Amino acid sequence: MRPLDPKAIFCRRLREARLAAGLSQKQLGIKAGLDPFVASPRVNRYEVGVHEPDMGMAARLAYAASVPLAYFYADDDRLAQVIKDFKSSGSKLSRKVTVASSRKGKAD
Amino acid sequence: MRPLDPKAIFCRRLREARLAAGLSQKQLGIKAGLDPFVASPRVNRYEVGVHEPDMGMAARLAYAASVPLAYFYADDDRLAQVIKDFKSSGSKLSRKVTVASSRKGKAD
DNA sequence: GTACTAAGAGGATCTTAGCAG
DNA sequence: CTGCTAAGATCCTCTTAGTAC
Repeated sequence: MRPLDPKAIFCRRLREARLAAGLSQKQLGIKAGLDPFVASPRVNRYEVGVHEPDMGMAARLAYAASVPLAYFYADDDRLAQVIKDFKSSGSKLSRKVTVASSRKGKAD
Repeated sequence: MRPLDPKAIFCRRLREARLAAGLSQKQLGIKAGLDPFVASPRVNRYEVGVHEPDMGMAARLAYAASVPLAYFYADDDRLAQVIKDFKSSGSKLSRKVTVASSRKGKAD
C-alpha cells in the first residue's frame, strides 16, 4: 500500500473542510488568526498546493474549519470520515500541552 | 476544545512509531529513503522538534514506521489508536495519485 | 465581494562535521 | 553502535501589490 501524494490530499481535504464550514478562503484565514490583509493569499496558496503550511498553521486551519488536524492528512477516504466523525469523548487525561505559535502566523 | 501543540504531538508519535517498529533513528531515515550519511541527524531533528519535515518526508517516515500519516497528527490518544488500527479494507476506488518527491529527501 | 498570482525579503531546513554514552 | 548538536549554504514561505470574475 503505497502512500498517495500527501500534498494533493491536504489540498483536497482543506478545501472540502472549508466549504463544509461555509467559509471563504479569506474568512477561514481570519478565523485561523491571520491578519485580514494576508489571509486570502495565504489560504489560497495552501489550497492550490503552491505552499505548505507548518504544523501550527495547519492546526489553526483545522480548528477554524472544525475538523481534527489529522483529517488533513488522511490518505484514505474512509479513514478521513472516521477521523472527522471522531468525538473526543471524556478526555480524562487532560494532558494540556501549551499551544505554541507557528512561523509567522500571529494568532491574534 | 483547544488544539494541543501539534509539533509536540508529532514528536511523540514519531518516536513511539519508530520504537514500535524497532528501528534506530538512522535506520528509520534510511528506510524512508534518506541518504545513510544524513539519516541520523535529520530524523533526530524531527524527533526532538527542532525542525519540521514537509509532508512528503512525513509521509515517507510514516510508511517506514508502518503507521498511517494521519497518526502523526492525532492530538487525541484515542484517535491515534483508531488511526493506527485502521485497515484500508477493499480499496475499490484505486484513485492513484502520483507519488511526488519532497524537498531534498531523494526517495531512492 | 470572490479566487488567484508574481516577486523580492526574510526565515526556515539540510548537509557537513563533529561530541557524548 | 546509539542519540544528539552547531553553523553555513541552500531553498521555501510570507508579504505586498496586483489581476480577473
